[in-house]
Amino acid sequence: MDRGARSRDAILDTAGDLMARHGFAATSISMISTACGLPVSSIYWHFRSKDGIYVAVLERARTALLAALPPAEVPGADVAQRLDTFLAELEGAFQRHPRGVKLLLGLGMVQQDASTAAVAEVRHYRDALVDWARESVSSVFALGERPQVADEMARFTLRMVSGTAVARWFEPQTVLETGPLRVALLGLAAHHGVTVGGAPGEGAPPAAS
Amino acid sequence: MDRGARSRDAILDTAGDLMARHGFAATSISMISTACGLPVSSIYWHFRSKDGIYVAVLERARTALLAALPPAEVPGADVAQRLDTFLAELEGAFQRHPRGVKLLLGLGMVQQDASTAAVAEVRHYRDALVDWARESVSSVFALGERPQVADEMARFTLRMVSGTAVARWFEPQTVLETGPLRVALLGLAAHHGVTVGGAPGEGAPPAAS
DNA sequence: GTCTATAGCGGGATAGAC
DNA sequence: GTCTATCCCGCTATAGAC
Repeated sequence: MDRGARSRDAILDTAGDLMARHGFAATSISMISTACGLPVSSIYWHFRSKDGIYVAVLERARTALLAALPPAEVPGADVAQRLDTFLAELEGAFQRHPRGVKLLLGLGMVQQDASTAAVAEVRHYRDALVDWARESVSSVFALGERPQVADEMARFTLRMVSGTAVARWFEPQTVLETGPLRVALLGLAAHHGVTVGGAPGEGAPPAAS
Repeated sequence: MDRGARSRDAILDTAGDLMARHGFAATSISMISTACGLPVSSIYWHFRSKDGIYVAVLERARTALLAALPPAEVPGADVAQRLDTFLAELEGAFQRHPRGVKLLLGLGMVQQDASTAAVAEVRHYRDALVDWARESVSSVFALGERPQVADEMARFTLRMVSGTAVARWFEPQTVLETGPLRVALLGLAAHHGVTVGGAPGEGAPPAAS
């Protein structure tokens, strides 16, 4: 890797870190310059504007987070097994990529000010997560025939994750509580009359209402 | 009300609106001045600094939101009735006070930059919400004897609400989905062996695991 | 690709008349 | 309490040597 590419990476690393901590507007080019040791003009040479950095940071966070997420085709013989696998990997990704989600949330908030390209990238990021969640949930609960149920449960899961990400910026040691989430998802599946096979401890699915 | 107080209110209204939309850092004094029609120096006369505005805006949002929330002592003969009441009022408050939560979230994010007073006010705001949630959930499910269960369910509820608030800034028409939340909370209660009385459609509570 | 230097503007904040 | 005018600084962005 040549020096240019290494510099580019260094800038993106620092910028991503600072923006996740302070937000986009509160992060200045000179902060980034000081923190990564490269002059302001180099930053402008690599990315044409502050918005350019924003877009590149988002794109990189998205790629990294999606690569770290478990595959949407969750392996496992029955629902209980697949659900446990899914939740464990979700928790792991949440733990190992604190910046990924916070960048999306923090930067997603300032959509009103951002450029068209940046807004597009934020939506791209968010849509990728939504798709992934829907496919994963659908795979875990075998919901190929019930897309609306899959949608509802995916939304539910993602909102829980976002909410926990929010809680984490008040209390950094916050973890994703997979226990209650597991109970809730099984409850939702049962409520919709989805067959849960031998899932222990949740009783038989009652009639859907 | 004299003119001074009215001006103060007008400034706070505009500042709160702008800050909820753009975030703290991206909201400038001159933006506020232009939007509310009062000169910059009046703003500085009422609030000594930009941070002063921040604190006042947060304090006001907290007061307004807490006043709008249903009382923590939820009325109702049985769990199902109290839960329905609780969820309906929660949804209503969520719908009617979009700024309250977003201010807390958006401003809470920039804690690192903010003054001591502002950070204190953010935590105060957040703690008030946590307390309210815990007491409400405890009242709905009669959890006086099981504080840990109440804590878990309150955290769960709040995270769902925060997550939905996040979703709303991507898609403004987003509403709090009380249906799935209801199922999830009943499932959690059952999982902890909490007596749910005549709650319809959820089956008998299985043995706690 | 990286450096120094600087333009040009808008930010937060203040002075002092009224 | 509200106004006009202004200070000073840091911001985004560029120019041009190397």
